[in-house]
Amino acid sequence: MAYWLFKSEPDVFGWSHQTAKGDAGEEWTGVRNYQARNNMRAMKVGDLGFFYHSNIGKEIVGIVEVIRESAPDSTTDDPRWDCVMVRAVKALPNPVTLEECKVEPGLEKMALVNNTRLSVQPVTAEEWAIICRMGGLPA
DNA sequence: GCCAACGTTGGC
DNA sequence: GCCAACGTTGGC
Repeated sequence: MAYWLFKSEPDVFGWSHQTAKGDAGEEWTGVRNYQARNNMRAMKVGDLGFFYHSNIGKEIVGIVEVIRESAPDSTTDDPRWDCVMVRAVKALPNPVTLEECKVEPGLEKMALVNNTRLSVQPVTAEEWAIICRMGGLPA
């Protein structure tokens, strides 16, 4: 099982939108970047991901679960792009900010910190554990 | 609102 | 296949 991180602008589609979809989940549409798409194609049902708010908040606010593997993105006719479906699992009791990630030992290699433009990115098990702890979730 | 970083496009 | 121009993302 793998770990990921999804970025979204909260005023377009934020954590509250995701939780409103409940267990039915929602397609993670709109990715138009090969690296991000390739990451989605590597996802399996049951993989977990962090939900990050870019621009506003700049913090990891919750955890989502992949509930459908990559399939064509219904928001475009361009066959190059597809997307997974995710559902909200739980919110972080204490959202973890970008600022905290930047200074936390063990997180300096995260794409979140040094490749700010990648909107869907892999997270290592070590990074996952560190952020869960910072976010107030039991390990 | 600005700008740096980066990805993509298209001319050659 | 190279590279300049352009567009977009996202932190500040």
